[in-house]
Amino acid sequence: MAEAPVISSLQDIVGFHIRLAHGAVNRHFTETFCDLGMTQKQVSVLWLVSDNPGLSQIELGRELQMDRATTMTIVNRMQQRNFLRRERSATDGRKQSLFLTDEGAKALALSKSAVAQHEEWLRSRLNPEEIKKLVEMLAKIHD
Amino acid sequence: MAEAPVISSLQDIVGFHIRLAHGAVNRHFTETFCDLGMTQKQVSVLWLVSDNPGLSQIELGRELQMDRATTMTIVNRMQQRNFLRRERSATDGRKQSLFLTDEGAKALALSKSAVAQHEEWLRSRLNPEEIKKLVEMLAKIHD
DNA sequence: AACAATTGTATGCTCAACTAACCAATTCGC
DNA sequence: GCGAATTGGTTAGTTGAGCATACAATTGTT
Repeated sequence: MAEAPVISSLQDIVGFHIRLAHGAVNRHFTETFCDLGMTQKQVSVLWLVSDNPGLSQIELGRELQMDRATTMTIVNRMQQRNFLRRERSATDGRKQSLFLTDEGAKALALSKSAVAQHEEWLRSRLNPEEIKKLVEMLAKIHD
Repeated sequence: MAEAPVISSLQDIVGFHIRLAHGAVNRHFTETFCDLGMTQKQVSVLWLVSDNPGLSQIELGRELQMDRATTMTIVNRMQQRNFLRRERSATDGRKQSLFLTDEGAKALALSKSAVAQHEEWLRSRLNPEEIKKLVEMLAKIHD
């Protein structure tokens, strides 16, 4: 027996589609790269610290839109796995300066190639102009 | 002293922007409508059941892209709060048929006006054509 | 009738996000 | 310069969501 198609005005809600897309992206990432043992968020943290050595936790959190407590738990985990190193900032004694360890740099390199594959999957669903436009619109939403 | 701007090639990753946008939308939703005591996901469940009375959990999960276990926990919560009612399906004894209670219908009505306000905030950041295009692209990603 | 697949359920784990409270270092206002 | 306010980091506890696994009941297949 054919299923009755599920129809709902929920389809008109933009936020609904953002949530579904986020879920799909997350799922694809973890399914395909579960052996890495890294979440997208964790990769983002390493990535950002790599591009900005000495970054403080508060700046990291601002960039990734996490509060201090959330930032702590993620940085803690990355430190426990010996991917990140904390140092007291020389210029502001309240801040921590974050740096990648050698091991962290290796993990990031692996992660980046995983992300590249993942991005390819995502981008294959759209054409280049669409991608440009999509990023532009998403930026308007999260800025 | 001016902060060094945080620059990173992470900005070129589409998935990164999707995650940030999702976070922003989530944050705005919960900030503005915390008194409702409902998450977006929970609203989606009530909404979908309202538009499709007798929906089974598996169908609900498929539509919202959740597995059975996740669907369970959310339906359980909605049942505990007396928003949803479970019935054994007449046509298939394995399935549950889900229905809104009167209280659930009221909660949904309130939630819908909250979502409307939330959507207005989201949509105000884009123009109508952009919104159409955005939804179209997000659908390509999550389908 | 025997077997496989589907649906719901229960349990336990992980991750991420948030709050609240607290402390130390810094900056502000006077 | 000094006390007060702010900022950054830390800790602890709570919540929501997602996943894996195992199991029971029902249905479908052969």
